[in-house]
Amino acid sequence: MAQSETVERILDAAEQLFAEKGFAETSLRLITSKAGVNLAAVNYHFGSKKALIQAVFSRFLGPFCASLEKELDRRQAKSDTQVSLEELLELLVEQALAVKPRSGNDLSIFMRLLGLAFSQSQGHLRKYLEEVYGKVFRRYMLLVHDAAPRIPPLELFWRVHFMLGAAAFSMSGIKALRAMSETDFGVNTSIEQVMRMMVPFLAAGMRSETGINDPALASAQLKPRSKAPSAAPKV
Amino acid sequence: MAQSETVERILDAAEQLFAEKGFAETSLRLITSKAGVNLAAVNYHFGSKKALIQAVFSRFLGPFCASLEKELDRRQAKSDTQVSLEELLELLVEQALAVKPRSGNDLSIFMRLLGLAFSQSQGHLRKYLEEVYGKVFRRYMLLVHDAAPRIPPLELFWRVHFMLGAAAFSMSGIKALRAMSETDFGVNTSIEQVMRMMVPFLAAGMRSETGINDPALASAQLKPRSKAPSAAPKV
DNA sequence: AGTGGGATGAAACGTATGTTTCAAACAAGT
DNA sequence: ACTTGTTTGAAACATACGTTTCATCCCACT
Repeated sequence: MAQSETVERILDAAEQLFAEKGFAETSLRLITSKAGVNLAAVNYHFGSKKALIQAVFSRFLGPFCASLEKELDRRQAKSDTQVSLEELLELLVEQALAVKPRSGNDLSIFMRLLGLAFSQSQGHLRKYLEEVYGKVFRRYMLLVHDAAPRIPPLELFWRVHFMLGAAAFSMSGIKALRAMSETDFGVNTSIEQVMRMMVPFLAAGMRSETGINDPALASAQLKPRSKAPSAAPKV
Repeated sequence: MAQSETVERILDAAEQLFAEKGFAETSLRLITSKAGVNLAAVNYHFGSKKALIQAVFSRFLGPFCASLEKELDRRQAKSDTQVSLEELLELLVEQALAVKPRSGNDLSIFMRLLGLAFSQSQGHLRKYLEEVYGKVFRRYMLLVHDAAPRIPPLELFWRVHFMLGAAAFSMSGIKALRAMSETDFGVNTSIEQVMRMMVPFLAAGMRSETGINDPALASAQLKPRSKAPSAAPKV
């Protein structure tokens, strides 16, 4: 049986177009024509547009989570000393930079898709990502919690999303932003430089004094998960 | 001429549905049926769906920017002492909380729309907002620069976008995030509480030590704008 | 060489969308 | 009361979408 490259070409085109225009605004016809394949190929290989969207995410989130988890194993095995916040952040940066095997697939697409996954109201995507990648995310969250034990858990929850937002937003618009900074400052900032600027910014925010003055919020604790592991922070 | 309430009802319904589902995912038929008006009313009163989207933004962003500008005037007139970063951030929060005149219009809708304005790739919206509200934004940016003079201009540029990202991202997904925090922590976080959590986080990030180690980047200065004031941070 | 099953291509289907049309209803001015 | 201009209502229009169909092609296997 001929293992066709059609699947890959569809994924490549879809990934790029989704990142560029969003999910609802990207039609299958646009994807297939950019990929140079027949319109029916999407439904043949993936079943539906929804499934295609999920496949796009799996293709980059799978390796990313796998390599992240491996790295977490490695660090926890080596020494049981706590990992610092900066280390945890750098870890994400390293993993993100490492998982960049395909050509023409720069980091900005990766981040822009992540941002879309949260902001677009595609319910199925949320559930899918939660089911498949929630575990790794929660493990990472625990490490963050250990690295910043003074912060109330609820606030930590929100701060992680502030971090995600800063990253996803900056990276999703990074093309335009880099052009802007180039014309305004005369120097070209690389993606990696931007990410390295982000680390101290986020770490400092993470360490800042609490903004909670409601004692009920300050004392809220993570509830033990009941039976179905359904609703949880996702990536 | 009978000043109809049709326009208002359409705007109310559209605002709510846009915030809930996004722009592309909300059809005119859904809007008009929720508003209890005829389908043709949208094109009659607004001209097109795009124009309706812009009208929805103008209705809340107009008062917001106006009141923000007035407040900036007030503070700059009262004393020429520099405003602190926290004050600048709190200012935004106060204005957002203040502009809430209509009933059934809670802050989450307001913020979610703002988040969508950034994350959705509606090109026309970006341009529209830039043209109409860009001036206020740039004025605000200058104040931020004065409040954090130690930061290299280029890094400040990026940090402002980190801030924007954290805010826009968190707010654009705030509904789902709140639900998540509710099931995980058993308490309901209000939008205002989230915003107040964001202030110290962002302020600390803004004040953190530089992440730039390239001297060329650290010394980059803002070039004077030439002729056309085209590329600039946008609202 | 022949055959069978997975992959492709061209076309159609059914549905939903934004927009337009045009007649009817309405309000206000004289 | 009649006219005028604005607003509504119901229907149609044109288009775009996701999906399905089916004939055709291609390659591996006997």
